[in-house]
Amino acid sequence: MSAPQTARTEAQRERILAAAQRCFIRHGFHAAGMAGIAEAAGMSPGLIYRYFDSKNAIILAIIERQLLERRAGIDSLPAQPDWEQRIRELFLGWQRGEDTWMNAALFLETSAQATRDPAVASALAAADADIREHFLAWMRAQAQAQAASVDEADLRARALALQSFIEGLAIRAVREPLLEDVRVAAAMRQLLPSLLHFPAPTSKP
Amino acid sequence: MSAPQTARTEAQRERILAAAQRCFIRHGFHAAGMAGIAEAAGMSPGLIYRYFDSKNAIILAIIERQLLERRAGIDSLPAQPDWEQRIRELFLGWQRGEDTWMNAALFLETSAQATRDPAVASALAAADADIREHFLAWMRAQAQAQAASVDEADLRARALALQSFIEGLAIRAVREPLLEDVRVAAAMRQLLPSLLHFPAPTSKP
Amino acid sequence: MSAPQTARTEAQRERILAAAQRCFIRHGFHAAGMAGIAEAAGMSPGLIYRYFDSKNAIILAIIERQLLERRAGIDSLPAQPDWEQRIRELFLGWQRGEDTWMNAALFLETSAQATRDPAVASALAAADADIREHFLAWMRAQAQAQAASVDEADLRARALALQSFIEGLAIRAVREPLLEDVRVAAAMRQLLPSLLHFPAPTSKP
Amino acid sequence: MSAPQTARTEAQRERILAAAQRCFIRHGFHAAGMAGIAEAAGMSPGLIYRYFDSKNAIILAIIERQLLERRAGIDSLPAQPDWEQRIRELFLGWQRGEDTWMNAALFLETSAQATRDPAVASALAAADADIREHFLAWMRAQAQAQAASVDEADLRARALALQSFIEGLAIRAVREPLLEDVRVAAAMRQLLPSLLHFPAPTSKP
DNA sequence: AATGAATGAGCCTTCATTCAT
DNA sequence: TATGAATGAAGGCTCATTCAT
Repeated sequence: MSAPQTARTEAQRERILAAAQRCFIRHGFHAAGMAGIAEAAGMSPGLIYRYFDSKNAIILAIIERQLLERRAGIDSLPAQPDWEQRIRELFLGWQRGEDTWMNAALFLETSAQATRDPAVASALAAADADIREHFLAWMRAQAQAQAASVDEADLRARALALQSFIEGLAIRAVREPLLEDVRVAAAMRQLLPSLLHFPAPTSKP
Repeated sequence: MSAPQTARTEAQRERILAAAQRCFIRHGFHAAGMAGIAEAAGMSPGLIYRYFDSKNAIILAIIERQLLERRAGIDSLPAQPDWEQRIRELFLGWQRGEDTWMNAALFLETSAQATRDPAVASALAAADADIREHFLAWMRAQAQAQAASVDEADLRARALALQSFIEGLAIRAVREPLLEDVRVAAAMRQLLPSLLHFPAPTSKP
Repeated sequence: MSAPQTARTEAQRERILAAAQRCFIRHGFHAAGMAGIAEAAGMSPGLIYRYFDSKNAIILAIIERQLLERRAGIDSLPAQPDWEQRIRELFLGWQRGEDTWMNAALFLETSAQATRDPAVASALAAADADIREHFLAWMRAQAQAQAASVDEADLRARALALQSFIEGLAIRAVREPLLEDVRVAAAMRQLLPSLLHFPAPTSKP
Repeated sequence: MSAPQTARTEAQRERILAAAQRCFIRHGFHAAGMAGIAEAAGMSPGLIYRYFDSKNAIILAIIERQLLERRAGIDSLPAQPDWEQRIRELFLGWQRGEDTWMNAALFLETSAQATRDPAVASALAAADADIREHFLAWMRAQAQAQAASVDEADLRARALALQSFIEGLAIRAVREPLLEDVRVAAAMRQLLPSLLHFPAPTSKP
């Protein structure tokens, strides 16, 4: 980065990131050009380079940004939501390309990018580890709400399973835009009970 | 396609597809150049165009190829495999970038491409629908092996859930190359029992 | 066109067109490469595309440009020129490849291009129709200067005949670079009198 | 040339030239590819190179071929044709792209090529000189048929004038495909009388 | 004599990045 | 700080020509 950290600077960076994210979602990393991003951000292409070293740096920054949003999204999860309804809405948003706390296309785009760019790879690994910790905290709260015994290893397994399932749905949303959400709901009903219900504390000595 | 369907022609196409697949996995669709693919295939760039109309046509062909491989992979699933071991190996292969019946990077790459190229999108949608039918057939066989009642809607829900979970693992493999497979195994143990165990036929008249 | 219509923009376009015209005359549309044109214009290849959408667009623009020049050339024809001398000079200019209001090589190049590119074809048809109107106006003035009766159909026939003859000379200039201009002059003396002399108004009632 | 001059050889060359001419007329020198020519000739691309050294050599050969055809066309001119009708038909044929003794598009194409390729240029110059001699002979016959005095210089001037006019019409045919032939006829009536009518021998002492 | 697969140089065009203003 | 004109290195693709069979 080449600009001092004034408030103005931060606002400009934010403008660029928001514009870039929109462009990346619509066209993908490669097809989105700096010119288009600049226009979407309402500034000149040259100016972007005052706030970011390269197009790649923007991608990295967006990944970080996504991390914050996802973390906030998880932290705001209520204790006992109507899970089925919630995930259905999320899935529908993905299919429509909406920019919720996790945009499906952007998620795949960044994931694919990780296989090539080591910087992206490590950024993603760090972000995902962070996310899972927050997710874990939420699950722990769930377990405690059920007055269940909290086995850390068990919690982690459930968290990973649930995360994989939801991310798998992101792929489905992209690859099968016509998949009906009732079928997703049916699939969830197969999985969620066993993942979100914790056994009562046994009287194991 | 512009060449007659001789055996030679088919061999050349295959050589090109294999080379392209390697390049796409390593660098992604965009970053992989025709020159690189040609070199990897041991031929000149111009020759490729005798067998494929464009770089894009190669991508489409690879998607079809993947479909066949995935279908074969599913059809060859044994009736009662050691599921835990099987998925662990699959996951490890993905992390290593191995080219099993589904390469994780290529899977993400094609998925991401679908958000931009309508031709890719419809090819993927068709392929995935096809795959799920085969997957469904396998699950039906599982249920029958357990002498369970076979409710089609229930089967479809289980199939979609299992597919989403496994594809979610593909993302994990790419984004967390250091994720230990024992944790994946633990996650599976949370899910598989409820997905692969079918209730005994109730004595409903 | 992709750039605003500032004076600078227009100057750049002009620079490109002039360079392209030189290259096209020397090498033909196909053999003239964008790299050569860029070099001749003193700029980088990429910059040309800020001012023209494609190589083809440059050709179209040159045709329009030629139209303006030809029109100006005709409009500036004096009422009673020394025709013989004038056409001799024109012909000599063509043989030398000079860029008068009509360069012979470019004229043939554009004409040949019309047989392939429909856009060029219609541009040329429109330009030629426009040109003939101006030419016609000039002939009408000639007739009136001779106090002759003005029959429109007759005027048009003379204009077409004269135009064909002159354009035929352009071909001769290209195909017979050693043809002596005195022979051209002799040929003209066979034609011009009957074309440029209008009969006195008959006392037809 | 690389093949012995057997009858077979000559037949093959002719097949190639005929095919090439058709392709060149339809697409122009550049756009017509060797593959297309080979297909039109019913042979493989490689075989063409047994009979011609290069694509350029084919162009040269076609020019020579055209020379022969044009010469034959002129030599077969009847002594007192219905000139108006004859040229109208010629013009219509050009507009339709028909391959008479002079195809308009091919004529322009070769002419344009002459400005770049010296070999083409000299071939054309030689051909045109040859043609004019034949044309001259025909005019001389015309004059004698009218029992007119035959002034060589005068004949040459008339021949050049007529040639330029007709070739100018070839350009018109290409550039104005919608030009009505009645207007061409009217233009001819302005020119031909003065060119084809020879004064009776004056009793110059 | 004949094939058509193979070559590879070169073309038009794009776009991340720089720089004069 | 901001502009947007300018750069130049690739990239996908074509096609005349060659060569093994």
